[in-house]
Amino acid sequence: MTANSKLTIAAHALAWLELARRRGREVLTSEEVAASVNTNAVIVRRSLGDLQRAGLVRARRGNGAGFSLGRSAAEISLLDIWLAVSAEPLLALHRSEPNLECPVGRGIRPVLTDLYDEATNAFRAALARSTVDDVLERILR
Amino acid sequence: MTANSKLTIAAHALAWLELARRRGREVLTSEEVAASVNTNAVIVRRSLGDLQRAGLVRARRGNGAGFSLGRSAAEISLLDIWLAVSAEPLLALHRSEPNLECPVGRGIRPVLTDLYDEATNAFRAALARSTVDDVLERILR
DNA sequence: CTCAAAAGCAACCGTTTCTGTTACGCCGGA
DNA sequence: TCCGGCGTAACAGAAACGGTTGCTTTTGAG
Repeated sequence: MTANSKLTIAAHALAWLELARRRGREVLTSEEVAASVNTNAVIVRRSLGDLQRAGLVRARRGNGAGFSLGRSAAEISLLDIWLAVSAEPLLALHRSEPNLECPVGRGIRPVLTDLYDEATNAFRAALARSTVDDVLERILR
Repeated sequence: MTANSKLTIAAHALAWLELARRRGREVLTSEEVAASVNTNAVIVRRSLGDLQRAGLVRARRGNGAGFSLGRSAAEISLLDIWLAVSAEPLLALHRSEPNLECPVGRGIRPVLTDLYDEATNAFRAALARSTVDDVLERILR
């Protein structure tokens, strides 16, 4: 599996937006964000586009355009970001249906679905405990 | 990210091995396991090969060979399986180093590493709560 | 009204990972 | 010695991701 750095890119962008805001720059362009993350501006626009659809950032177009936070950095958790940028489940069931003539093949899927949900919920709960504000505070400390 | 079904395949194989054992068949070939999982025997051998390296199953070669559980099904947790088949981290940092001239770029990596570790540990702890025996019991109930 | 800056978006590419498949070497009990 | 079955290499197809280019759309500024 290709490990997923989408959360990293998005969290970095939001932390940078918040730091810029504290310094009096309410809006940053995708180029400016990309310079900090060290990636392409299109990658940033794609990522922030996901966040915009979730209401976490605002995008202004036209001349003098750019991105700004959609709500307070203390009200954006890592879980919010994760849900906005990564719809993929952490664990997948069988790619092709198991053999239904075998008791295990017949009954395993709902069981694993339940257990995978529990693990995923634990993962999400941990992400929900930190916000963009927390991340930035730990960076600056 | 391509969702990972390795845990599913391995857990299915182990549950099937345990059910067969209860029915008096201590050893199953990769073909027999593959028939239940509905995949190729090589996939099963690769998966059970990982589990063997972790001590979760035993593989016998030669005539009349096959796989059997390495220890009691109640002593094999989903976490054990996960660790054996999937060394990949759930979340990755930046692919290329962020801009170190930016305060965020300079400080974000250890912060995210910590937070990702917490989320991953929560995920693992949830997987540790269920065993192959639990899975099989829930299937048969 | 025009211009230009910047987001939005589509089409690629290269890389990686996963599943699947074939083929073959090697082991070991009968 | 035979031969069933594991171990493993090689390869193919699909999917996802990061990256890149180029074009369209929006919109404030002059």
